[in-house]
Order: sequence, then structure tokens, then C-alpha cells
Amino acid sequence: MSTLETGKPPSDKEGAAGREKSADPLMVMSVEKAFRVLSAFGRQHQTMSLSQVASVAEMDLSSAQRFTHTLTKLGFLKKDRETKRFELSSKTLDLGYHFLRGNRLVDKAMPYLMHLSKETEETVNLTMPEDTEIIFVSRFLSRHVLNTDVIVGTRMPAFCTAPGIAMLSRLPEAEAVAIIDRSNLKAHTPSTTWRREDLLVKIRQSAQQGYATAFEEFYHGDASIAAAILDHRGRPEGAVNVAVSCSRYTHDEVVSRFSSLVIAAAHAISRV
Amino acid sequence: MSTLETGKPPSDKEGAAGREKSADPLMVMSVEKAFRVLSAFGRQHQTMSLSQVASVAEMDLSSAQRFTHTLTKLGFLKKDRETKRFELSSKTLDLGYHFLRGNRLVDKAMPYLMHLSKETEETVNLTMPEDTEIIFVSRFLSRHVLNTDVIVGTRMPAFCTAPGIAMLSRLPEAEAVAIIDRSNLKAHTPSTTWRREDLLVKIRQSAQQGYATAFEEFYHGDASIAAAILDHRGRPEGAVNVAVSCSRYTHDEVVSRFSSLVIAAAHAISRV
DNA sequence: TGATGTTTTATCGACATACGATAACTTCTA
DNA sequence: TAGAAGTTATCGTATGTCGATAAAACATCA
Repeated sequence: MSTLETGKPPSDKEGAAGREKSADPLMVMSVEKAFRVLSAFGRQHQTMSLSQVASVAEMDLSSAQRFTHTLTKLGFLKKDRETKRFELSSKTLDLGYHFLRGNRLVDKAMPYLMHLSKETEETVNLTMPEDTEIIFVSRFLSRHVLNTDVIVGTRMPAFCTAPGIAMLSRLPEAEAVAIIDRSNLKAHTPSTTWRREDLLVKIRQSAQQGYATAFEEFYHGDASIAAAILDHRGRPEGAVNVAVSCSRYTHDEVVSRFSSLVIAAAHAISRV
Repeated sequence: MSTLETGKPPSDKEGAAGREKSADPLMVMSVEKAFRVLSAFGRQHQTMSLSQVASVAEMDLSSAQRFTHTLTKLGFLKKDRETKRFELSSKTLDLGYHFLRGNRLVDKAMPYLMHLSKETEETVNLTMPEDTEIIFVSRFLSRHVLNTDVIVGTRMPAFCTAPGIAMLSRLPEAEAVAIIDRSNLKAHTPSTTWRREDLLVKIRQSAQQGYATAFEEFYHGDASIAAAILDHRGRPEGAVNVAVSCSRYTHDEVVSRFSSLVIAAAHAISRV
């Protein structure tokens, strides 16, 4: 965490108001609150009235009023004139759009992903690691299986996905173990590898093979094979994977057909 | 630059304190600044040092310091420990993800888009209107033409796209005209319909036919046909379109093959 | 290698900003 | 039609943010 923590004699008047803040003097709290409002919306709460926002985002009415007003003016929230309810607007896509369009990795991976997509005719993904999770940042759907459960921006636990294991296997083992240990390990399906020891075996094996596989470890019926993309210092910065339906391939077929392709793609992207 | 603004007061107003703000007492300016920092990043500025952020986002060093710090703590920016440069992180995808996952229209359109995609084997899109622009919110690529110029979150001018015209044609004409008039009309290609009068004709025609077409009006080689989706009050809230390569279809073929399909899809989505 | 300029990190007093209570108003409900 | 519930507007004031600047890290070059 931040290196500064010192300068404040703890015994002050500040306790009076109650809130013991993180006391980070560089932190602009209003920004945090604004995002608390925005992320209060989602599948559970597609639209909310002012007072709902206040209660879901855990702030008083006045704050909710100020922040919804601000975010509406900025275009991130839309307010229905009749129902007085708020919802996220399409402008929320802008940030992610800028990220995708500016990202080095996404950019350089694109042609290789396209090639892989045409060659395999199966679903191809680019993912990036974020602590214990992976995030889908690019996606080419197979023509047959149009799965809309996963879209760009979807997160999954690293430990039970092929891209996750592939990336973990390229970290110094201590780091990988640390991530595993702070993951919420559990069986998402009957086939999930979720025990610490088993995961370590899987990671070591993946390190050796250069690819990782996952068979119905998160979604029923899904098989996936992945290889990690390394940055200039050799650290994993992403993964490319091919996802297919279990019913159409055995484990061995997946490996024999796709392993060298995903490895080659990941390798090529790594050294562009 | 997006057109939404609080309406900048032309305050050449002096300024002991300088900033004569929009004087909206409910506006939390810190939030606006935070987004100014975030949207300073993009294709031009993939990574920036602190002082670059300050200059691009037009704020003093201290502010840049506070906001980059805040945004980094919140996870939206990443800082490279050695180069000390900032870049957007994959967390920026979260907001848009919540929008997509929570949005009624996107949700109900999905099965129809998938169906259309399989039936046509061409690229299918769902777009939403935002003032003078359209935004791509869902996208199924044709297996042959993997165009990565357009991704979810991409914006285009409404006036020179099929979805844009289709939606404009469902507005009361006065409103459509107002939008046209505040658009930045210009020829993006030699084929762009960009003159006010011609656009009005096109809009009226689209209103009659129930669909709109665009042939190389924005991208060279692109043909597109679209129909608007109406909300419960009959106002356009989106559009579905099929995009193909000009080289493979004549205008008439596009119309004869796809017009009834996109109209049917849009119609079905409208009344779910 | 040390001198000099540049960028980043840390600190702090001052005061404008955002806070939050509440009043005024509007919309539902019974 | 009264009364509740929710939304919008107002306002004095404590707080949190501002922005100048000091200290430290880093880069450049004689």
C-alpha cells in the first residue's frame, strides 16, 4: 500500500466526527463517492429512485442528490422525467472504450486473435489478469456457439479458468501461491479443481506444458485451452484462449488440436 | 469531444479566484475533474507521466497529483513503478459492463440479434442513440469479415449511418431536424449524404419504408441496413442493423435480402 | 563526479466547497 | 382530501480540497 502513513499525530480532534478515515490526505473522497453511486447500479438495480440510490450506495439523501445530479450532468446517468428514476447511460462505455483503444496489448494481439479465430472457427478470447481474477478484454465468437454470458468486461476467478492458470503458471511460484491463497476457492461445478494442493499441481504442470486447460470448471459444458502472453520482463500480462463445447471434443482432442495454436499465438503476441 | 456539457458560461469574468464555475451548487466539481483526468487517456495518450496528465487534463500539478492518486487507489489507473507513468486499467471496463448487463434493451434484444446473426451470417449490431451520435452496444461479427475498427462503445455520427437515419426517422420531424442541425455535417466519404435537404428526404423515405440504408457513407466498402426499435411510447430507443461488404451485394440485393429481416427483428424487440 | 535542471513526492495553511439538516414542493395512496 | 413518502431547493458552516511550495528522486551534461 501507500508508503505514507506517518505525519499524523493520531490524538486529535478528528475523532469527534466519528468516521475514522483512511486519512489519506491525497485521496479525493468525492470521487470515491461518485463511483460508489455508479457501481450501485447493475443487474440487481437497473434503475433506482433517488432514495434507493441513497440507501444502496450508503449515503445520505443530500449526497445522493448531489452525486446523481453531477453524474447526470456529466452524462453517465440518465434520469427518466416521469418516473424520476436513474439508470446508467451508454456513456459509461466510453471509459472502457478508451482503455481498449489505447491498450498496447489489445492492439497488438488483434491480428493474431483474428487469425486464430479463422483457423479454428471456435471462440477465441483475450484476457488480462487482475489480482485473483481474469477480465475478458477481447472476444471473437464461434459461429456456432453464440454464448452471451461472457462479454468484454466479464470477470472470472483465475483459479478455475484456463487463462487464469496459464498466467499463474508464469509467475514466480511464491506469487502464484499468494494469489491462490487470497482467492475465494470453491467448486463452481463438480469438475472444478479448487483444492490448494491440486491447484499447485495444475499450475506446475501448466508451466511445463506451456498451456493450461479447463474442462467445465466454471461453466457446464465449456472446455478451454489457454497460453500466457509475457511482457518484456517475462511477466504474464494476458492470455489467449480457445473455448469450445465439451460435447464436441474430448480432452485429448482439445489439446492435440489447439495447444500448439494457442501457444504460437501467445508467443507471437509476446514478442511483437 | 462529446457534446454534453453543462453549458460553458463564457465567463471571461475576471477572477481573483479565476474559475467562474457553472455556478451549479449541486455540481461536485471534483468528480468532473476526475473524469477529465480519465478521459485524457486514449489513443493519443496511452500512457502519461504526472506532468503530462496535468497539462493534457488542464489542471495544476497538485490537482493532477491528487486525482491520479485517487484514481489509482480506486483501481482505474495503473502506475508503472519504474517509469512512473500512468495508464488506464482494465477496471475501466466495469462501468460499461454494468451498463450492458443491466440494460433492458440489450437484454431483450440479445436472442433476436443472435437469431439474425445465424440467419444472415453477416455482421449484426445493436446501437443506441445519443444526441447526434449512435453508440454500438452489442455486436455479432460475420464469420468472414472480422472488422475490429468498430467495437462495443464505438460512436459514429447518426446522420451518415443506417441506424442513425432509421432512428431519426421515428422521431417527430422537428426533433430530427434539430438533431441534424446540431450535427457536424460533412462528407466522410464521396458517397456521404450530408446536405441538410438530402438528409430530410432520406429520413422521410426511411420513415415510409421502415428501414434505412447506408452505402459507404462512413467507411469505404461498408453497406448497412437498419430498422429502429421503439420504446413503449413509440420513441426510438435503439436500432438493429446488418452490415455487409459492398463488394458482395448491390444496393437492391441488400434491401431484398435483409430489409424484412431487420424490420422483423426490430419490431419483435420493440414489443417484448 | 558534482552541478543544474526537471519531474515526482510530501506537506500545510487558508478558505472555498461540498456537507447535511431541513424547508418547500410534488406525487402517490388510502 | 388529508397525510405519507419522495423529490427538489436552500443555506450556514465545518471539512475537505486547493494550490503553493518544500523535499526528494531522477536525469543531463560539463
